[in-house]
Amino acid sequence: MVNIEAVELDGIFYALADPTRRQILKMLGEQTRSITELAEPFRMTLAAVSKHIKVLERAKLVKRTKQGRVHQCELDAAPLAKAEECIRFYQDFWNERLDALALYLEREPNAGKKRK
Amino acid sequence: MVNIEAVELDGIFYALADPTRRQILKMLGEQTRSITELAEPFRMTLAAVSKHIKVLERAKLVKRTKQGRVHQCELDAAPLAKAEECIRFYQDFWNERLDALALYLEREPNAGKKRK
DNA sequence: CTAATTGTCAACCATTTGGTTTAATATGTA
DNA sequence: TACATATTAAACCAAATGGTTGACAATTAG
Repeated sequence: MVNIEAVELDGIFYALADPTRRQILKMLGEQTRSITELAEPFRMTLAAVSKHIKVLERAKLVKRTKQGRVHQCELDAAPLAKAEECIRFYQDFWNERLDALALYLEREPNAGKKRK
Repeated sequence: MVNIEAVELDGIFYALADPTRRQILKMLGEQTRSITELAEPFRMTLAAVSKHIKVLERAKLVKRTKQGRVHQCELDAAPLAKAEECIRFYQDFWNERLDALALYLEREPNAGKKRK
């Protein structure tokens, strides 16, 4: 029994865990670009960038459309909503715990102090 | 010239890209737990879970305090703010682009149609 | 003191990753 | 046709990843 949602998150977070891929996303935020254009700022081969883009495609963060021999890449930020939701989940739980702790300390003024 | 901020993001997203580690974070959202307690739900050795926890510590998402022989782990969701901010960045740019496109299509009603 | 418990460490292993190089495919241009 | 351009594919490589096992250290319990 594998969690589909989880597998998606794996791919999205994995895609985001690399600075090259994050920069590619940034570039695509401005405008659609070809593979060669995307590769231009990096000190690595086109083939390497091509692989990075495939990772982003697997995570569904990038959509590709072929126009003749050039592949135009487009950002699709929609899947990021899942990642954000996931992160929020941890933050929310964490904040609740902190609130509960603060309340506890307020009611038991000596709770945090060391015993003699 | 390495970007410090970027290195942090690498670690955070990398930590989040594994379902075991995400589940550990979830467990720690509820309450502080020991390594053994954290390992209990998983079908892997304690040593493996121990490694996962170290990854979370490197990303500063988990803080450890030793009480006798048991290591209590605590969630620190604060660094997640950076990850969220990063994600929001892509989303914002993306939304702007979509808005611009919508505006363009509104002004040029024939823009999207094929030429004869 | 002797067990048992909690956890890490080091060595090992198969697989994946991020990169390279070289060749191949597909499309456009002279 | 021949050549250049845009991109992928395949083979390869070193390093990192996710897991195991067995030995070790530290703490607690009997």
